[in-house]
Amino acid sequence: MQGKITEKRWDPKLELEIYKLWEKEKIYKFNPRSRKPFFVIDTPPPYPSGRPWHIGAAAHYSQIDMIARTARMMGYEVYFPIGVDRNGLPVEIYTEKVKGVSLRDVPREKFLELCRESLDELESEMIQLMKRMGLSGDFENYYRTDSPEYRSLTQATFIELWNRGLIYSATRPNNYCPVCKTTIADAEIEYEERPAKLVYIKFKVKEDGSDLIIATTRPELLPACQAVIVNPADDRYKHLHGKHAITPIYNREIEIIPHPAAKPEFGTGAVMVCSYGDYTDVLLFRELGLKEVVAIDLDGRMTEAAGKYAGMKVEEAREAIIKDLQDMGLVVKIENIMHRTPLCERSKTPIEIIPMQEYYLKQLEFAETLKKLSSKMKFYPEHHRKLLIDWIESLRIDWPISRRRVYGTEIPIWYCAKCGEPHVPPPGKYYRPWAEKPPFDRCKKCGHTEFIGETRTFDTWMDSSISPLFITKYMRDPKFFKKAYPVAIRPQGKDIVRTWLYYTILRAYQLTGKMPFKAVWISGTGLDEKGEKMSKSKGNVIDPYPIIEKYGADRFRFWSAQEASLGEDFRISEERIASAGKFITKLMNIARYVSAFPKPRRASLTPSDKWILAELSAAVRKSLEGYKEFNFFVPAVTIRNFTWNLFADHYIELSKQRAYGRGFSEKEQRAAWFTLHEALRTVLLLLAPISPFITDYIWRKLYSDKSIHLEKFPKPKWDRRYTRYTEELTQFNSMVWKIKKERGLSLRDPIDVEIPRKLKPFKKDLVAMHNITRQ
RNA sequence: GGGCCGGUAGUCUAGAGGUUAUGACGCCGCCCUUACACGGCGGAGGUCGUGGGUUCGACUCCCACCCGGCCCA
Repeated sequence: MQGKITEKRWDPKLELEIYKLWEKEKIYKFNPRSRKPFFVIDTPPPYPSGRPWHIGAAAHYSQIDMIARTARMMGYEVYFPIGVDRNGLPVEIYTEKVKGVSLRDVPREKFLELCRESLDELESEMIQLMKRMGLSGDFENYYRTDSPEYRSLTQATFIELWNRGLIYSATRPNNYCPVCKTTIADAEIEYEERPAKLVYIKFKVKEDGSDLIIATTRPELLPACQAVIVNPADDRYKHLHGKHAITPIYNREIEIIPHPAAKPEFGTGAVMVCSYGDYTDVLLFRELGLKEVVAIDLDGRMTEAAGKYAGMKVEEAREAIIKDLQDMGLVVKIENIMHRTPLCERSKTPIEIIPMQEYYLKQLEFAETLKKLSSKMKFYPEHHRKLLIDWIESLRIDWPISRRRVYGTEIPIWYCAKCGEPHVPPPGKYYRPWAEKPPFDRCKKCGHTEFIGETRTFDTWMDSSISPLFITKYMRDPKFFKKAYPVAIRPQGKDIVRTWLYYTILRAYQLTGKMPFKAVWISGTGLDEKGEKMSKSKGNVIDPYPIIEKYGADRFRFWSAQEASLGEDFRISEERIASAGKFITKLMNIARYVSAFPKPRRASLTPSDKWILAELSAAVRKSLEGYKEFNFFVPAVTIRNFTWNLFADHYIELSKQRAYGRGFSEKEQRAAWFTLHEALRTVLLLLAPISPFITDYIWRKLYSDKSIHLEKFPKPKWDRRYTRYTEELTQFNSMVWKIKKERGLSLRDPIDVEIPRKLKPFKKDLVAMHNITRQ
């Protein structure tokens, strides 16, 4: 422990050795029998979506690790599970691409196996990176959302909700992606401005035979057109209210209805309402009680309802119908416009709204309760609470939970082959109805003995939304569950508030009657240098691996903490990571200097010592305030400012002659030594959650044979009144440096200046520091 | 169209009714002063988005608008 620091730089390779040490010593091991209070982190299980793993995610997980380390240093028994989300569509697409197969051409079992292989490869890269970043999580028992244990819990929770009547099957207009061949939730839709043709079509008014021009981007939906709406205040159409229009080609009679949804300035101000062009159509059909016509099928082709266009793809039908209308002289004009098009988040295909049979989980009736109960959860930062509240308030339909995909948790239902009655098995096992025999002998309704297994899977949020239940061993270990649930904190990005956060509180409430967490921690989004969101399609994704190799996890983590306040978006650029990382070098050299001196147990302090310790205590207090809110920006900036701008620049220089014993008593020298070590020690402890490697390295060299990560946070134990000298002291130093500069003197040269009266207590150090001749 | 966040030096950021607006990167100059040149010291650089208002006083509060981003319809 009388070690000396010899390195001038922090070598990222040291991090590998330190990590091995951590693994060997098992310093982060969770002890379920601990007497300390639990602190359970509902770590987001990342989806292994292929390299490069988003550098923003790397920063995000670094910060989640800081939460775990903060809680440990606050004295909690921290359970920091690591999980991997493996269900869902992306791996199917990835597998089809990488393995060169098509979901529809290989047997389901085979395809699932290929998906599993892909996931295993991607997952191991991701786990490796998480370890490289210094995450102190439980890697020995990491969980997978596609494991039989996890999936059986998803199914068990579904079965419970089913038995309680919270699940229903209904035909509803659904967001449907014809390419992915699945319904998708509102949350999975993204919008993009795309070019579209706005076609002005002549309808006839039945009552007076006049023309009514309607502008639409979806002329192929003419067969499903059930009304025309005009704005009630639009004078052009007031005489048509309640009259009828005749649709071209199909010659159907539909009502002209005044409705505020029609915007007078769009097109001609008269809008056709079809099942279903967009979300407004859905609302209007519901509101006006219109009869739905299914014009598009699940392959994205026109149905029989479209007459001669049946069988055509949507785009073909659109072109064909435009041409026919033109031939009939019914097209007035065509404008090229940009149209905000709803797209499938995965395939970027325009979605269709198609009525389909799906399972729903009731959520609307819980909205008010959820809003109320969520007020009991703490939000870091508080203002992001609004993201959740806004989402809850905007809910309009129940949650469609069935998906026509294969790599997901199977919906555990068998249908009677004769009467179609659905049968749900008892909870507790992992069921695969498409592949397995049902656990029933005969239909409870008609007594038939043959069953057909459900082939669909759940929306993956059905799995992800029970993560806090899974990690606390819900339904599996009641004793542990009681102690661990609700969990202490849910850390996550703000981009998935409306999905992961919302669905989790919904499910947790339905199953346990409680909010699943005491606190929610919401971080901002990592953007590229230009402030744009990173995405693979834009090609602006930065691979974190080479960055971390080059600069080390500690520099990367320190950068991440000091780049932006909690909840704010942050831009990611290598240049800024490099420059922020310089602090790590600075710290190394400060430790190198301080390590040259012995560590006295106690000392009788001089005013200079008392001054820097006062500033140290102020920094401790400020940092702890930040840590209490899990806002690592605060300690990072505070520690940096103290350590570099006060301790190194001013105190070390002020005390240097004394520390070397030149012109000072042994007592004064020892006071300098004591103070140097006290400050360094404290800074290391304060920085440990943010940069865990270098702090542990220096700590073990200088202060202990045990890890710094077994320590608690320091307390602000020094009298803070001496901070009143800071301003004057630093300004005086600056002034002397400036004068010497102006006179072309070296900093060592003697100078004749007067020390301000207020700084008299520091006189001896100041004289030695600046070589001041006036006495 | 709605909501949220932001607009402070070339870039990024802190701050918040009251004298000369914080720090970092970059830039310029001097300095290899035995912890550190991934450093030290000094310096240049700003109509604090625009326009109104409140006030003795606004970068800070209010209103409107503009721009950017994210989310939603």
